[in-house]
Amino acid sequence: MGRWEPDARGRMMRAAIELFTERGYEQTTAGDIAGAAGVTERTFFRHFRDKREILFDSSDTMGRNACEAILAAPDDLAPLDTALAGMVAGGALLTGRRDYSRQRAEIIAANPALRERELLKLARLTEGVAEALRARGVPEPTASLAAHTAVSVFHVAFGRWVGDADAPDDLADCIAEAAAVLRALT
Amino acid sequence: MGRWEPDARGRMMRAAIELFTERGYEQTTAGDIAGAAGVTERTFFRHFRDKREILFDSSDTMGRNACEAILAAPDDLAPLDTALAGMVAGGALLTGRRDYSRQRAEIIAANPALRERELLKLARLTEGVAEALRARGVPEPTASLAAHTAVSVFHVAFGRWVGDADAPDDLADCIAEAAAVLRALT
DNA sequence: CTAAGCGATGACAGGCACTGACATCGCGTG
DNA sequence: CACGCGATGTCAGTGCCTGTCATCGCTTAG
Repeated sequence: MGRWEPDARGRMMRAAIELFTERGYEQTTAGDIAGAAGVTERTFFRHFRDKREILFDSSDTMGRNACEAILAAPDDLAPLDTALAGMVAGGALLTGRRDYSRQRAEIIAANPALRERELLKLARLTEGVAEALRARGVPEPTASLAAHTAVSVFHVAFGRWVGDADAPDDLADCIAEAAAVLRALT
Repeated sequence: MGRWEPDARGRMMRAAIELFTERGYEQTTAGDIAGAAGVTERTFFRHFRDKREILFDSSDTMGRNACEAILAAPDDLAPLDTALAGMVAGGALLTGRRDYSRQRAEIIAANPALRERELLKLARLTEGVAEALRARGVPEPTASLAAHTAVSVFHVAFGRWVGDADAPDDLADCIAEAAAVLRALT
């Protein structure tokens, strides 16, 4: 746990989850997390723009993965199916981390400021998906509409995956089920 | 502008818009706003939970008005129409304040933290609308779906109202136009 | 083998957002 | 007129976040 050990970022993220679970988000200072990871508070803020951001690293990588998958999808796939495929691809990086996701979701649900940040991340994800669809030639407003819909489906599916013990083990299955419910609405 | 003049809250809100427009949101401290309104920083935080909140007073009252209107709507009105009527009723308190709304929108658009707060307000509005619909007997998931749709329509219409010089002067007309576009999508 | 270069970190100072505790002011009420 | 009550002022303190500069450890050219 020395100062110059590698993976300071990973150590901080793990320490944060642990401390937030133990004493709560507001009762944990950025300095506490840094200390638990063997670095200083200054290093914390070099890796994360703000205290909340340490919980949303996976959101960013998921967004990147989703966009890549959308751009790489077959040309003849319908816009909504493309966007949903992006959600599945983005969700793949959570495979085998259901417990972690549950813990993280519990922390976020308990704090309004964190829910606010989650909304921002979802909005950014939506915008990224819409942009990727447009890059494939999907016109507006279809692109935005499909993006909104796909992200909503992901949101619902993810919520069930972490909160409902009866939900499928595979997040992709949860997404498929939510998408089926959506189509049944039409 | 003495300390014990009435309407300290209103004075602070007006001073905030002015200062934010002049030097920007981040370059204006809560103490600056309070000082311009003739009160102390402590009084600022007694009236507003945090610095951002001073820009979202109208969001809260709009939510209340919208819910009241939804609960008071005729029984035979369809869920989506009811929700949209709520949006029109909520938007009514902005009548004659288009310039103010424009100024406020510009401030929010220039600052990520403020856009984040706006997303939270929209999410809360959506939840409130959904709850009001449920209170009228609209079942899930229709209530949530109609709420999401209506708030999205409002969001788009409001954006046009403040950003597009060609948009109708009456926000209600903007909402009606956006709703028409939505129905054309189906 | 050594020294220079470079990215990551530490150390320190400081500003601003926000809070708790207590004193004070102005106003309505008995 | 005394009293209570709500709004405000005052002060001290914590935590988030940033700028600046020194330092560390690894890499690479010589």
